Formats: sequence, structure tokens, C-alpha cells
Amino acid sequence: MKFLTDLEAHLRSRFANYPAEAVLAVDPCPEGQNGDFTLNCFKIARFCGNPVAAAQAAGEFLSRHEDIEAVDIVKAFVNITMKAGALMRETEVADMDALLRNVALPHAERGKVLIEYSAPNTNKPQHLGHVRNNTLGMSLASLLKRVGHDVVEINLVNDRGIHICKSMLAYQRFGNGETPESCGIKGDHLVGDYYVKFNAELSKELKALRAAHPEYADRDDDELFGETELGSAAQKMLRDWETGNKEVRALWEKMNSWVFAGFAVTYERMGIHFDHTYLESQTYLLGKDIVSKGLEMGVFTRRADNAVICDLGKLGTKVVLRSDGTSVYITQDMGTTLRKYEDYHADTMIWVVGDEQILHFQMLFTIMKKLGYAWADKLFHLSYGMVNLPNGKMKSREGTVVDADDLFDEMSGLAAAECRNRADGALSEEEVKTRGEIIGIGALKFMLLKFNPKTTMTFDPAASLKFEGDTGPYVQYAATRVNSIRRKAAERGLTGKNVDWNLLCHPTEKKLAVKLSFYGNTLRQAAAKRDCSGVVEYLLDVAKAFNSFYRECPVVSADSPELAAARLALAECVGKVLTDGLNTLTIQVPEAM
RNA sequence: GGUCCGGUAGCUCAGUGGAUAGAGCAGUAGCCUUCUAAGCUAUUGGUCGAGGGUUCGAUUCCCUCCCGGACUACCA
Repeated sequence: MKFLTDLEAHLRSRFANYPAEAVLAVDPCPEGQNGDFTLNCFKIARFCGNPVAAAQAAGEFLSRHEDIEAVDIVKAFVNITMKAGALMRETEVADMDALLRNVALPHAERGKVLIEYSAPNTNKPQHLGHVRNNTLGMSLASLLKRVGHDVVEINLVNDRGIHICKSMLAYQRFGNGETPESCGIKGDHLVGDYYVKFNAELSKELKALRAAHPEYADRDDDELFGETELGSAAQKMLRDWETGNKEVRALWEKMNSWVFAGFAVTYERMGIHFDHTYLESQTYLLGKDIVSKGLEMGVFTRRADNAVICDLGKLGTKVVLRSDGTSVYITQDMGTTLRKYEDYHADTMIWVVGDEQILHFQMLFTIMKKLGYAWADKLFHLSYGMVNLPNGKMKSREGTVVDADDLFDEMSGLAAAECRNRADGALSEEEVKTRGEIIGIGALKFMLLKFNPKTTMTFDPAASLKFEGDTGPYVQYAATRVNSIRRKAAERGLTGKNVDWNLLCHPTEKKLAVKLSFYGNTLRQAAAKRDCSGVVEYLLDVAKAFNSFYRECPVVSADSPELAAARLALAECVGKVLTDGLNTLTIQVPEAM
């Protein structure tokens, strides 16, 4: 802002030790204080004497500035009231295209970012936990794009392993050849049903086994897995899969294709489009050559039992190759990390993975650094907390898992019902569905993004279906209100062109403009922190200010056509920012609500 | 035991070295002949887990302790 750069120049000329780079920044003036912006002079006190003296000096200069109407100094805070026209110009509200364009980072700060998220297993449908992952991933990807990065979105599907064999085996035994088509069940759900079936049958067997062998009492399920008939059959199936047994491979192909078809529907509904999907079945053998390289470099050592290990200091010792020479999880992760780098040469790689894997990623990143990869210090694990329900954790065994597709249906259905109700027959059923989907899915994503990723959040199904208060629909509603203002204004022949910005001097109007001016900063900060929750808070804040404006400053029935035009222009700017903001979070905005 | 994350209003969560700690929900009292009430206005509600320290100033930084969770596999 001009008055800031002017003040900066003034201070620099007055104080010899004032730094060359800019240090001044203003915040919105808090509620209850007298001003549009506030300058905190505690922060420049070290260059300009004590805080209060700094505030006096700054205030004195600003009170003479052409853009400033009044200055109110409280302690070391300089509360600045701008002239209305200057405020609208400096906040870029008067040039909304510039406001939206200036969101992007300077070219030098842009880079190529690879972001991996979702990473589902192909043995069951996705649940609320996946929805949080998907939402965090897709929204962060979108945000990074919005500020100018070149973003590649990838998925790594866990399509092989013992858990996959479990559902395959249960299907083989109990499936009677049914298919998603024959039974009308979505493919991922059908396969998931057999995974559940396997576990149910296994439990029975374990119970019988323990009854027959009292000496097994203190051995847990995993230890006894291989002792059960089903368990050993699943293990055999995995070996058959690995040796390329035709029958097993054919079954695997068939069931995975069902799951992929199911996932495609879920992803489409969320609006997810990956640039590339890696399959674990094609990457799980990667990484062994890196182990040999690490051994040569002395990064890894061979233990007496022939296992290859890596000493990671206070992180502990990590086995990177089993004593029988086979890979562990981190081996293939080392391999895929290198593969991803070779495929895309990204400046930064991000993994969206739950916080239970924090240690794993610390180890992975440390190993990649030890192996000498220059890019390894630009790896980032975006960890997020679990999603709990009001009465505790989601547990598949207790049937408390919130299924993604069911949840979408429920959210969408409720929103559609509300739309149908409000439209009172004026909307086609198709339009009702479309709006319901945008509002319902939007509400869900918005709610998931509102929390800081790190927090272990509680999902309250009842509360989430309310669509009131700090929700996505609240922001969507504010955005659509702009449409109705525009429509009504057009009927009266009003446009938001050739505006006299000096007319927007109502406190509510100025407050709104001040908030709008922080849009770019908010997005860039959120992108730097890799955390969308700041954007959510910001959009709620703008929507709230706009709803007050909506009540207090009528547009169409304003005192003069000139004022109406100016208010319309301000409302248009709000509409653009809210829509751009929601879209950046991958949330759509309906035409009306 | 060790490492990491959290503990802020009845509930769910923001905040972060600075002005009187915020929002939504829930509660209370109002507002639809007006651009859509999925809205607005007012209001009740807090020893920011506890105790020390650093600082002009700490909910925020440091230390100790208490409580909750995650991790601590030759599982993924």
C-alpha cells in the first residue's frame, strides 16, 4: 500500500539502522478499535526507539498523508482510517481482476510439486478417513496450483498383498461367481463384503483353534494367523500370486477391476483427477538396488543374521532388507520415491498420509538424505489426525465405519431435499439433484478442511448435516446472494461500472474491502504452510462481513443510483473472491440456493 | 520406558510474544409487506491442564509435572 511504502521511506531516512528490506505490514483493525487498518509498532521499536515513540513518529507522518483520513494511536498501535476512495483503490477492490491475478507468487518462488494422496487398498471401499485424506490432498494440490506452482497429483494404489488375498480367498470360497452386475452392488463394496466375510470366518476358526489348544491362549491373532486353515490358504495365495499363478492372477485382475471401477465413481464425485496412478503391484519390487548402493556407500550395514540395516541415530535402527533378502515397506518406499523423482523431477514431493506414519517418513527422508540425493531435503509428509466419531473411534469390526459413498448420498440428499423445499416446484428434479450434490459435497469438504490437518477431529454426523453457521453452505449462500443482487440490479438498469469509489464510506463497506484485500496473502500463506484451514477461516470471515453488509447496506434500494452502483461493484468483488476461494478448495458454488 | 502430537467456553474447534482470548453449535431475547431467514442483531458462558522461569509484556517461548492419543515390527 502506498502509505506504507511512503512511511517506510520516511522511517528509513530518519533512522540509520532501519533495514533496507520492507518490515512494515498492516493488519485489519480489530473490532472495537477506531480504524480500517492497524500498524503494530512493537515490531519496529528496535529500529525506531521505544514502541510508543515509534507509534508517535509513524502516526505523525501518516496523519499528513494524502490517503489517510484519521489516525488513532493506542499504546504502540497506530489505527489508521483511510479515505474511502483510497481504501478501495489500495485494497484493489476497485480492480477486482488485479486482486485475483495478484494471488500468484512471483515466478522465482514457483516450483514443481508432486503430491501423492489417497493411496487406498483394493480390498474395501473408502471411508470417512479416506475422504479426509482425499480432501486434504486435492485441496492442497488445487491451492498450490492457484498460487502458481506446477502441480502433479498422483495416487499409489495398494493393489497387492495379504489383505488383498483375504478378500480374494473369501470370494473364491463363498462368492458363487457373483459380480457387481449380477448383484447390483458397487464393485469396491462387493469386494469389501468378502473382506469382512474372510475376517468373520477367520474369527470363528481362531476361536475354535484356541479352544482346541489351550497353550495358544496368550498368542495374538496375528501370531496364530498361519496356524489357521484360512490364514495359511491366504498366505499360499499370496505366494501363488507372486509366482504368477494364472488362476490367482486372473481372479486378482477381475476383483481389482471391480474395485477400480468403484473408486472411479467415488473419485469422480469428489472431483478428483490424478495425473498418474502408480500400482504397488508394479512398484513393490523397487528399492532393492538402492539397498545394494547403500551397502557400497556404507550407509547400510549387513547384520550377523544377514538382514540389511540402517543406523538412524536417535530414530533408531531400521531394517531395510529382511534376513531372507526380501523387501520391507520402507524398501519399496525408497524405490518408489526415487522412481517418482526420476519420472517428474519435482522440486518438492508431498505425501498426504496419516500421522501414525510420522516415524516411517522421518526414517525414509533421513535415509534418502544419507544416500546423497540432493532433492531429499525437499520431501514433506503432510500428516493428518484420525477422524473419530462422537462416541469414539471408527471400527470396522463394530460396524461404526462411516462409508464414503453413503456419506456423500446422505449429505447430498439432505441438501437436495432442502433445495426442493425452497424452490417450491420451480426447479426441475435434475437441477435439485445438481444443487444438492454441490452443496452436500461442498459442506463435507469444507468441514474437513476447517480443521487443522494435525488435529484428531471428531466428526459429528448429525451436526454436519445441519448446513448452518460455520459451514460450506454458509459461504456458498453468501456467494449466491451476489447473483440475486446482480439480477435485481439489472432489472432496475443498474450496473457496477463507472463507479465513484468515494461513496463507499459506510463502516461495513470499508470493513468488507479491508478483508477482501487480504485474499492473496491468505492463499499464499496457506500454501506455504500447506494447510487449507486458513483459507476456510478467511472465507467464513468474508462471508460473515458480506452478510452484515447485505443487511445494512441495501444495494438496489440505496439512496442514490451512484451509491447503488458502487455497492453492486463491491458485492461483485465479494462474489468473485468467495467463488474463487471455494473453487480453490475444490468446492463448487451453485447458481442459487 | 523413549519419541511425537494434543489439553483454550457445556460441545466442536480457531488463535499466537503484544490492545478487553475468538467463532460455530447449544442456551436466552429479538428481526421475514424490503437484494433469498441455509440469513441478521443482541446476550449468557473462560484460573487458555498445573506449577516454575525468560520478557516491558506469555495462552503463545523454555523447564518440570499431570491427563489423552499416536508411534516405538524382518506389517503395510
